[in-house]
Amino acid sequence: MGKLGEDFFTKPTLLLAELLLGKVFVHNAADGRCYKGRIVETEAYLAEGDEACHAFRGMTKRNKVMYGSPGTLYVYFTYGCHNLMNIVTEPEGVAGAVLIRAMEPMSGIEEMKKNRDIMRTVDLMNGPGKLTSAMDITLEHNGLSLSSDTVYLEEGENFPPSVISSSKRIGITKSADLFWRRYIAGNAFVSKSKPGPPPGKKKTLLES
DNA sequence: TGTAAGATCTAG
DNA sequence: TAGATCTTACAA
Repeated sequence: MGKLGEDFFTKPTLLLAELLLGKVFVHNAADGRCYKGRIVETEAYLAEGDEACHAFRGMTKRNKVMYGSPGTLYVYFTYGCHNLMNIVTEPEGVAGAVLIRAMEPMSGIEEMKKNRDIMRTVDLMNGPGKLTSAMDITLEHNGLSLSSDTVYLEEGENFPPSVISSSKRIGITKSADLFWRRYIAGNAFVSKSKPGPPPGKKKTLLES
């Protein structure tokens, strides 16, 4: 399967949030384990006009990775117990990222179950904090490039635009009205936090 | 230096 | 529905 090059990430954040669906995220861990998962849910975050974005008030020690090269991993810790994983977008100097909210496990499933200490495959990565735990993604991965051999994306099976749905983002209070969440309608591995509107209610970029 | 909030998850 | 648990940002 083809590894995605840096060119892939030089697209607008919202478009990337859709294009990332179906792509395969690969993590070759330091202990020799290899984790693979297909992305089925994303959320876009942009500094401009988006109060929910970490970079809305400018660059800080934490969010400086968001200002880096597109295709960089931005991992941060929140709620005292969860790592969340983003892929940096927009040209260098402009803050933007796509939060990976859910994935469908493809490889290393037994290791993921041990990492999460659960048995049900469908619950392994159906939430942003869950997938980092399953794939052993930590703050050590913050700032890593997706053109490295440790973490990268592979060309997966592209979903038809008709199954890509959009909704408001989840778990935030600021800029909560933006329809910047993208997910695969009906996919069992999408997070269950809140049901979105029926598919097709809002046009996605790929449809229009 | 202290404090409050937070892009979450799980158990009860 | 609340508690876990810790980093960051901001105010004093």
